[in-house]
Amino acid sequence: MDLLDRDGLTEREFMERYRAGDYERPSVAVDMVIFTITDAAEDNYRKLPEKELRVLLIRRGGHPFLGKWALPGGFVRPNETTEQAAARELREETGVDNVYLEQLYTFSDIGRDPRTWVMSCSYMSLINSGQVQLKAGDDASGAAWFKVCYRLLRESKELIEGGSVKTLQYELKLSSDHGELAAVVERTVMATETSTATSYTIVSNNGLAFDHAKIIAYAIERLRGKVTYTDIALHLMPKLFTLTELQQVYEVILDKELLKAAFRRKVADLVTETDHYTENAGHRPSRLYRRSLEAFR
Amino acid sequence: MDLLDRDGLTEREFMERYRAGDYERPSVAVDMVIFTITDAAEDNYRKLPEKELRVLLIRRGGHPFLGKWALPGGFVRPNETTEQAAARELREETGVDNVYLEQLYTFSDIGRDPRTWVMSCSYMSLINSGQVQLKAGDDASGAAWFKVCYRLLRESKELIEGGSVKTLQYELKLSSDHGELAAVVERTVMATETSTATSYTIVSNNGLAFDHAKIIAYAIERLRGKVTYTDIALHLMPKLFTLTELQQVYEVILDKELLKAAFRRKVADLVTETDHYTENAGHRPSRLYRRSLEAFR
DNA sequence: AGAATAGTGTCTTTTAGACACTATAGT
DNA sequence: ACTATAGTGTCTAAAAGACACTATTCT
Repeated sequence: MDLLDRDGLTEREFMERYRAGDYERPSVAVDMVIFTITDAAEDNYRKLPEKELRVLLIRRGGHPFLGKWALPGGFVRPNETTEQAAARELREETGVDNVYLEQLYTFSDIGRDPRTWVMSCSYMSLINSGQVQLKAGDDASGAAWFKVCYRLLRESKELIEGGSVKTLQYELKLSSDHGELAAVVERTVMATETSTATSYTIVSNNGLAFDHAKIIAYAIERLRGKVTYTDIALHLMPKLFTLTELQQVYEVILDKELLKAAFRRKVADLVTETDHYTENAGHRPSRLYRRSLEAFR
Repeated sequence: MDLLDRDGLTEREFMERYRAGDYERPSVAVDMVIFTITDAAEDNYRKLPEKELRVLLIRRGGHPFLGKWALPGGFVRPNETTEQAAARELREETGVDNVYLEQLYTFSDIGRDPRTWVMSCSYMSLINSGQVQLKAGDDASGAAWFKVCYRLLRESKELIEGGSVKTLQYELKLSSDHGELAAVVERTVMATETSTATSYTIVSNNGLAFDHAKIIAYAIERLRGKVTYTDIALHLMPKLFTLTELQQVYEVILDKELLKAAFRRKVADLVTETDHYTENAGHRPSRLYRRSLEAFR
């Protein structure tokens, strides 16, 4: 039984006559916040190297933002979902496949791309440094892994008529062999009787293209938020790792020291012990673990 | 100092010559999952009415999905952000403004709209039933508030080579004077050595348009997730409410009974007591509270 | 009086935080 | 022997869960 619309058309007839409206459409890009963990250089053979959280950036070779650093990404193509576009960009940029990938947020501020109307559907990906051949110094492609520091700069709260405004300013510092980039991103939470609205603004920006400081800040906050109640951090680890290494990764993400005993209790369900141990460290060997596939959440 | 690109152009020159490529672009729509709370009918004058979680749906008056129920929404217009489009749709649909609004997820499956390439940037909005004149029976506009039931149907876990697959099937039941809609939505979590990927599929669908069953399911899960660690539920409450009412709202969202004493300890920081009390109930009066603007988290 | 809800006290269990102690390969 | 990390035991503090008891208004 075919339903007829107000013009007396069946669905098939309607579809045959349908012409996509010629109103303006936005371009939709995916922008990828790709995180990995690297070891800092360590001279003392006994000491463990510190872990660093790094994000992949690409130096822009053309206008706009020529010479600035941008997140890898590209336009979503017809007959492709945003997830597929994200996976494709990831493969093109880093050669990796089958890794952790999560949609973050769709940014659509007017003028965020000076060329034309572009929305950015952003994704976060977590890869372990063993998977990708670190093309850190790969100057040809203009890609580099930047060390991430993200820290609260200023916090303030103001009571306005009928509500309150909380302002949090975070400093984002990104550093690599190619120099240092810095930005200040502000998160504003406005609460009134009936609503609560959170918005992000870029207060200052030195070296990052587009609104990518905002996207990176958003990704770090998502990562920090999820680290404590999911096994998300385990996607940053190689196949085998020690609990101390895992703890270091939690600490560098959260920018906070954790207590060993409590940490081990907490991650016990997320990992599976193996019979392998580290060797040739200047101290007692450490048992190696792998990510548990049984338990997650 | 003007940087020159590989064609020797300054940024200004580049922009003047820039022509938006004529590759195909998607339409971007916002779809709104608007929740509110209503009271069920109660005959016993002493008993408190049960709370119900409701979502606003619109009956489609044209193809495709003629006669099916869809989320309110519309296309994002040029010179408008998705947030602004969401707020505009909300105002047009319900007349309310300045309410809780949160971006959920951008759905981009191929063929999700049979007409043309349309991505849906979905938003969740929470309004208290006092704010909007419940147009429940408003047949002219074809809008109705559907009572929401969302319940785990089946859970299974399978070990595959190199990983595991967890499948969760949820039943979504929506009911109103206009009848009952039902869908089964499946959440699949596939975990391998290096990745974890979550995907949603509509297993069966009776009465809902497009992929809106998936969007509603996603919204309910977001709401359930946030209810326990934020003050999000308070946006569903009127200005003044009792703690029992608030507990009922938590319970209907979580589909789970809570213990009174523990609940009151937990929400203590989220509410501020007033000097008002309920009157003319068939039992002891209850103190009225309002949402605290000081504390949120 | 009795029904139904309001509100609080307290005991138990679980979880998180703090810290100290023992263990061990490698130079 | 000594260094730096590995790994565990245990005490304390805080949070969550469980349940019982008293309080109060309206019909």
